[in-house]
Amino acid sequence: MKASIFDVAKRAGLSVVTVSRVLNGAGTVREKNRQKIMEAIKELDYRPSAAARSLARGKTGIIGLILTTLQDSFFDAVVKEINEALALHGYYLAVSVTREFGSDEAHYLIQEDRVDGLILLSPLEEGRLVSELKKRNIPYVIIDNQLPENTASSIAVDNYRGGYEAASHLLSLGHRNIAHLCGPELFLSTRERRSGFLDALKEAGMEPFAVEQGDYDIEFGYETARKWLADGTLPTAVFAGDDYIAIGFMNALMEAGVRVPEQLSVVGYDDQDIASRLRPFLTTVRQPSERIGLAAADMLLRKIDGKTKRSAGLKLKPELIIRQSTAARGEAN
Amino acid sequence: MKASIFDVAKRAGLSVVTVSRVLNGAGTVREKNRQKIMEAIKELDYRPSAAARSLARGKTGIIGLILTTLQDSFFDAVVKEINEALALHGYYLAVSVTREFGSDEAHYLIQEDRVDGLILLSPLEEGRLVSELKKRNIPYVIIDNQLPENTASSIAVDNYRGGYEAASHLLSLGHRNIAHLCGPELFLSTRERRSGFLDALKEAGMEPFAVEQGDYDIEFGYETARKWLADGTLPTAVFAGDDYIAIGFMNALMEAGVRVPEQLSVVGYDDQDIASRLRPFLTTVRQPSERIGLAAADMLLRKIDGKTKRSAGLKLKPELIIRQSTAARGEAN
DNA sequence: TTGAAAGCGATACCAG
DNA sequence: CTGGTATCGCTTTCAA
Repeated sequence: MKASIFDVAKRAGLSVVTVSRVLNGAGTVREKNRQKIMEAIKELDYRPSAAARSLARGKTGIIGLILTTLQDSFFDAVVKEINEALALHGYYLAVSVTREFGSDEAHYLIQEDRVDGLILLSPLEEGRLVSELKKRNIPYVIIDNQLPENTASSIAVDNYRGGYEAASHLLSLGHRNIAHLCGPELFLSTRERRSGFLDALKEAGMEPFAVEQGDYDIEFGYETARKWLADGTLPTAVFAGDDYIAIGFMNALMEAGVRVPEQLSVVGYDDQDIASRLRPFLTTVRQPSERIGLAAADMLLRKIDGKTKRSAGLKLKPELIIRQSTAARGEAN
Repeated sequence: MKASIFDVAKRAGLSVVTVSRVLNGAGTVREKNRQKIMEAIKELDYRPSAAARSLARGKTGIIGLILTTLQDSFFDAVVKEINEALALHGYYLAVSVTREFGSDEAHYLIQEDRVDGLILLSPLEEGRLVSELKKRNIPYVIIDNQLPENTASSIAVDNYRGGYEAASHLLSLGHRNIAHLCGPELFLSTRERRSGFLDALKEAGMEPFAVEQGDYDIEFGYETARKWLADGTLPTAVFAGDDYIAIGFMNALMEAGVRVPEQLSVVGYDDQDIASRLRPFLTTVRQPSERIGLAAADMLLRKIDGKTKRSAGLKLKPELIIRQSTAARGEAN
């Protein structure tokens, strides 16, 4: 039988109340008694029951985090950051991998009040879940919201700016034939990055070489490159909607013997781990995972404490990381 | 104020006991009353409290899963499989990302009985955690155990066989100068894969071209290739300890203009997502993620139900996936 | 079939 | 500083 707080109290010759006080670090306990209780706890190998505590306190000490995939280095970094930030405040993180949020069934984390708050990490379709959370009055924060109306409780990265900077970088290197490979229209990030890109070109009085649309994956980049290669007409620079598209694009070029960045410059987006490990190391736009994680944890904690008046969403600046895949336009092209 | 079971009972004009019965699907409730209660539940938007339930029942309905990184497509597949398998039995999965298991502090999931069971996915150092689990009598299953003594409650893939098959494949293609790039000695998988590789060669009466050791990453593969390239002496085939090493190796070859598989064949291990997306598509050894996930869930559930006599560990067969990176030894080499 | 009452293991308020 | 007691919300006997 597992030891309960009563066993500890009995063994220490004190009341459960006092034991509870020690457990919760209340200062109002005579040191001598504290010692006795600590000893009893150790001897019985006692651990308080999370369920009982939650019931009595009305909170669980757990923050839920919902994400859609476990193969993303950006997620990895953000989650680790959040983990630490929350631990500092006595909260633990429970991650749940879910792609779809079933018809009218809510997610189990919110279903039965298993968490004190929720973080949605780049949700695919946040609409239903968010309305459920609002209805149940569960504090939440969205990282990278897709719906504009959810900006108020979200941490986002300025995708417009990211696209703008990527283009500016290429422009400043002297490129005049720049293409953009964007992701699915469905994503807010796709549209914003593209706008930024296009605006930068427009300001420079330039038309894009092309703007192609496809999935955020290697295949799209690869196929597009193959197509252009077959046509025999390449841009001198490409801004890919994300690193995978960029990698696929470069993969095709390498295969065909076209050299990056000598003959063609490539910029990616996200700074996935692999982007800085595969040659040529990719120039890319990084989302500040540390700051995002920290901000998300902070914002959520504030919401939980109810200290927030009208919380405003946060928009962070991305950072252009210049590596090997971009270079000044050569005379050749 | 949130509705409790009492509110539902009152509203339905029945007792909490009956409500509880309906909640738990007991058949012994008059259909008419069932209806009434269901209605009351809907009207009040009532949800049972997980904490209260856990406390009363003595179990949480949650299975914990501990892993070390969120950037691994194999983990992703396994976790999704486990998720589904557990859901079928009414359990939910709470994932925790943890690299180290603090000194004498146990992990929060087991600390306060927050879970009914635990799955350790490719733990880095399982020793301390396992002894803690045993002591607390918490059912657990390890996927890919590192310590031989933990095999009894683990699901593992036959790494020896994987190494053996990779080598056999290369051998059957006529290669005679085969190298192996293995991971850190620390990992059981490293040692097993290498043994399998070496045994296959020995049986064929052959010596390896070389056996190099490094980290499981792109850099190691890349650097090794560069070294050999500089020396001007390459094997005709390479068996890499994992896909990243393979990718790094091929990356260097591509850069140097050495063609895979025409001039050199490469076999990876794990079948990471990217292995089948980057050209040339990698021949690799796949771990059966579906079967692993299913088996892990099954084994754990059995342990929880206490139906297990002396559970024996499970060892699954890996599968060689032949793609584009391997080909018969050309006359040239 | 149904319900009254006794836990489950903590916390919180109020006395002393 | 310490402890009695009610309470959190649900499940589980045990009678009726």
